[in-house]
Amino acid sequence: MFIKPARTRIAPSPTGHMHLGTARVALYDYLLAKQTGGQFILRIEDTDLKRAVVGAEQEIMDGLRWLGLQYDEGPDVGGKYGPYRQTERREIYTQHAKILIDNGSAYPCFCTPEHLEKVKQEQNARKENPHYDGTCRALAPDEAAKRISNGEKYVVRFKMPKEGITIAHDHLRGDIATENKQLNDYVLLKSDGLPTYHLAAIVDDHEMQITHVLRGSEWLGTFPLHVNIVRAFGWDEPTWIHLSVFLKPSGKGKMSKREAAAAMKDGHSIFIKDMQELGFTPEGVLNWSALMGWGVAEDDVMTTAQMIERFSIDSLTSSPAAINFQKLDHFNATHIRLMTNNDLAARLAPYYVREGFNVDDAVLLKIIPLIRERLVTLDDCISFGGFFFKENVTLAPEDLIAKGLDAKRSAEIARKCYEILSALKSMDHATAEPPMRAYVESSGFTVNQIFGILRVAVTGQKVSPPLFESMEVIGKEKCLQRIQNAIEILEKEKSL
RNA sequence: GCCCCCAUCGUCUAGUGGCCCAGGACGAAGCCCUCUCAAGGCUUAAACCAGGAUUCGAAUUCCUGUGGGGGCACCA
Repeated sequence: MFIKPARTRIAPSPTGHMHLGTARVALYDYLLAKQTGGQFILRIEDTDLKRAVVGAEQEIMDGLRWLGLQYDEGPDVGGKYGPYRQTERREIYTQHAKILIDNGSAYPCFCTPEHLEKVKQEQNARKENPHYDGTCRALAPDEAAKRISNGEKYVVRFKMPKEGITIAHDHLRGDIATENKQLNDYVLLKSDGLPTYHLAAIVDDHEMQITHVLRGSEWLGTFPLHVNIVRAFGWDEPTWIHLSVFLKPSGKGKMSKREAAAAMKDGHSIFIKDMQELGFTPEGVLNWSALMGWGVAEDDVMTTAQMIERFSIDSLTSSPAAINFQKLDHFNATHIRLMTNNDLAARLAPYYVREGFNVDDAVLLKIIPLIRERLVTLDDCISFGGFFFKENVTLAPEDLIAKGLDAKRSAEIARKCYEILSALKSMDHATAEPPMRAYVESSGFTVNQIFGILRVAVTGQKVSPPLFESMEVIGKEKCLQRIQNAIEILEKEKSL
């Protein structure tokens, strides 16, 4: 069966941090393009000069690359439909605005912001729906042309039909009928000469031959407008797909600054850059976000390749989805367990470096099997395996005293451990574990008591990877040194 | 206020008139394994918003209500 290659686009505006919503639309765009042998495009919608944030564009490109969603065309990679930054496409929009004016679908408007504000307040006072009052809609073309040549400032507005209904077709929701009188004469071209989203996105999607427009459902309100603009140009419509929005974890409303801060405190975030720093993997983030809005019956752990294979715009869902960070943890941990040792090692190393550890590659490779199934995020490698790279560990006396025992008895146990281990030829777990087990048997103490003291002495923590495997990596000399240190601490504690 | 969208376990979802006393996943609970913590295995609890209509038969179709979400800018 021949499938027409899809051309899809992610069109973010560089006004802040790249967030989950953008990543998820980009993912679906990417999957659809790859699956059909088409292209995935990045277009920067930077027409709002006032809200522009320095560095935001770079963050988007970095985020997309980090996720592995490499675009085929974009500002920094080029492409034959460029430029891919809307501020560099001014003339295109001016020309298209003119086309609409000439064919009677749009008109210049000279109303001042003050006039507009006044109209709005009057309408509010009368409990009317706010809408443009149409002052300039009736202006004669030559009159308008004169005022323009006089240098008067103006915008271009779309001449929305006052009667009838517009039927817009969304791939997920079917036909959506809206009475035209509900719509406004929206501004297409601003007085600074730059287009609004309504003009820019429609023109670009056509010029760039986009076949499927995937965007957030916040665009549903102006969807009929967009359809009218496309028709005013006489163009074919792309397949429109309005994705559901994300709700905050409680399911009540959108994610706010407050919730974002709360999530961050909990080690989560809706910002891609944060996720990277918090130790989440692209695989985990992608798999997780893919499933919020895409109904997969079973076997929902997927790599990007598997997603490309299984993706279908028909199985996208249209209801809002509450963000569930616990599920992110799950997918992240699952994908960590799926990685090869070498891959995981390469990803963990930066986190150790960030903490100031000297990373010995041989040691790192050895500890991977010990810690991998304990990692939820990559940076958990610090808490689970930081001690492997330390010269000395700092011990809390209270941690060294085993449950049900006092400092004196604990010190005795530590001394006995030292005695047994120092007599061994190596610290291989196969060598060290049997004599220690034998000691436990004969001592009358429990496994937890004895191994617990040893664990804290050697690793400095109450929770660690398997004891003897860990000791093997640390080595005999360092282990004994640390146990000696523990004995001294317990002796001191005893005398208090 | 007006317009639009949505409605299955706590959450993400499967389900397109009989395969459904509703399946999977996260989370929760219990058991097993166990040197801590995990991982793993097994098990349990947990849902079709309400009311009408169509039909031999409805989670699935249609109305109404209710609830939730989104939008009403020279922002995207």
